[in-house]
Amino acid sequence: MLWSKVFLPTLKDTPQDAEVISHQLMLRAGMIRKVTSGIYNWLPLGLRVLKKIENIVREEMDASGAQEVLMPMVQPKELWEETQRWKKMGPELLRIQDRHERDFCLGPTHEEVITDLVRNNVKSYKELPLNLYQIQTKFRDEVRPRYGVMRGREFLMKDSYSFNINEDSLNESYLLMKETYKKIIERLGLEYKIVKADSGAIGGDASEEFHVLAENGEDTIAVSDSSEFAINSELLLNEGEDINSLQGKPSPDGKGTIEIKKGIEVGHIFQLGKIYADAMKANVLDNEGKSQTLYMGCYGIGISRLVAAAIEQNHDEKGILWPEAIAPYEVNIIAIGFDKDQKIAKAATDFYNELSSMGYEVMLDDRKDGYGIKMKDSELIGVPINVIIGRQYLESNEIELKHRDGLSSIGTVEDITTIFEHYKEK
RNA sequence: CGGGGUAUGGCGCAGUCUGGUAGCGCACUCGCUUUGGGAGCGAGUGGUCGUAAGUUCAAAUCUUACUACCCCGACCA
Repeated sequence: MLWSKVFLPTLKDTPQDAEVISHQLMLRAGMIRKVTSGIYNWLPLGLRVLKKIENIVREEMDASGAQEVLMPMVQPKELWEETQRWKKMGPELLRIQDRHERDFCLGPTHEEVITDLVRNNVKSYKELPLNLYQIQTKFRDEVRPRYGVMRGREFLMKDSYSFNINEDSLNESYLLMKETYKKIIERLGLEYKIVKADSGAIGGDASEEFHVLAENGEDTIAVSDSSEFAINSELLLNEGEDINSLQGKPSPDGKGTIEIKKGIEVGHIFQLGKIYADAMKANVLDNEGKSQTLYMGCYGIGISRLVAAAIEQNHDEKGILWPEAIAPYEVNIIAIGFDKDQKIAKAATDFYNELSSMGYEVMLDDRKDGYGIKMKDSELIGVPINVIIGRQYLESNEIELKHRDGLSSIGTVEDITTIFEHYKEK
């Protein structure tokens, strides 16, 4: 992609209404623009990252045996009355009417719709377990949207729902999702903790949250420095303890000591049990021909929130430091004097074509600006590897390979090409 | 919904107290010179000063109402 052709409006100044670093950087890097409070446009650069995360989630969900569906955003009031949630939900449920004055809502979650789908189409235990997921825009009319896409009103989420014949099967589905979520966040390249959580308003039994660790996280969690143990402060506070008093104490699981960390909740898995299936009469026949209420689990990952969380965890004073798996581009070629020197332009274009044919996602900065602007922009948007082609190429045929984290090396085009070949082999 | 704050060109801001008809930096357009860390000179484009009403000879500025947005809190993936 040529930089001069991409719709990539970067900003030198930090917009005044952005408080947290991920929001500031997403605006400055031209990833998003606000439409209204808590609702954003995704620009090409931001969308690339969003899609990369979405695809990793999709691949791992598919690998787990879950199947993708797509449910409607607009949902009829009748379904929500079956579970009493039309009343319970309050103003966070955005309600609308059609031309016939029938009531609908914009889906903040999809338990009702999916349970309706399954009760109408699944009749036997032989069709279970079943795990259906979708990647879709949700709408929750938050009391106070904030921090950009971290807590938007409209956001992209992967939600899935498992249907099981009994508790053991539900537990298996739950554990499979837990493993799947670990794989997903590890592939994204993010540091995280799994936290025992209050199952809250959705109700049900077991529930765990996946937190990406970041200084600006909204949640305070107590984690062990040498095991998986982690717990949300909300749970401790219920028991009358102050979370900060735990710092440095031995972990309850006997491994290591407790550290207090800030986390961003990016995933949440629940064992719902029978509550929704009971309310909506979702039954199947078991192997004795008796009608059984379904057990359900639900599993959410905030895709758009992950974009912000990744930035909160990976940035420096210059801009974003994308983990390789979700960087919008892998390589940026900075051609100094592209418009004035044909040798530079040719070398840069040839190199661009070479890397592209090797399978790299590459950007070529062909703008008329100087090194400073190009480098600052590249560092801002966080491309992991830069290749600089400039005066040095004219003088000694050498170009520079510069990593976003600072390491750099200089060599001929052939040398650098070889390095890229090695990267691809890994 | 309680508390606090902001609203002037795409972004960042000054001007408001003390009313006189809008300005600075960056960005953008054109020309020339530049090009290894956000270049220089020259010439330009762009704003009903959030909205409405009021006071006044005159309102970005004073008054009133409203709206939007941001932050803290309660709530939540």
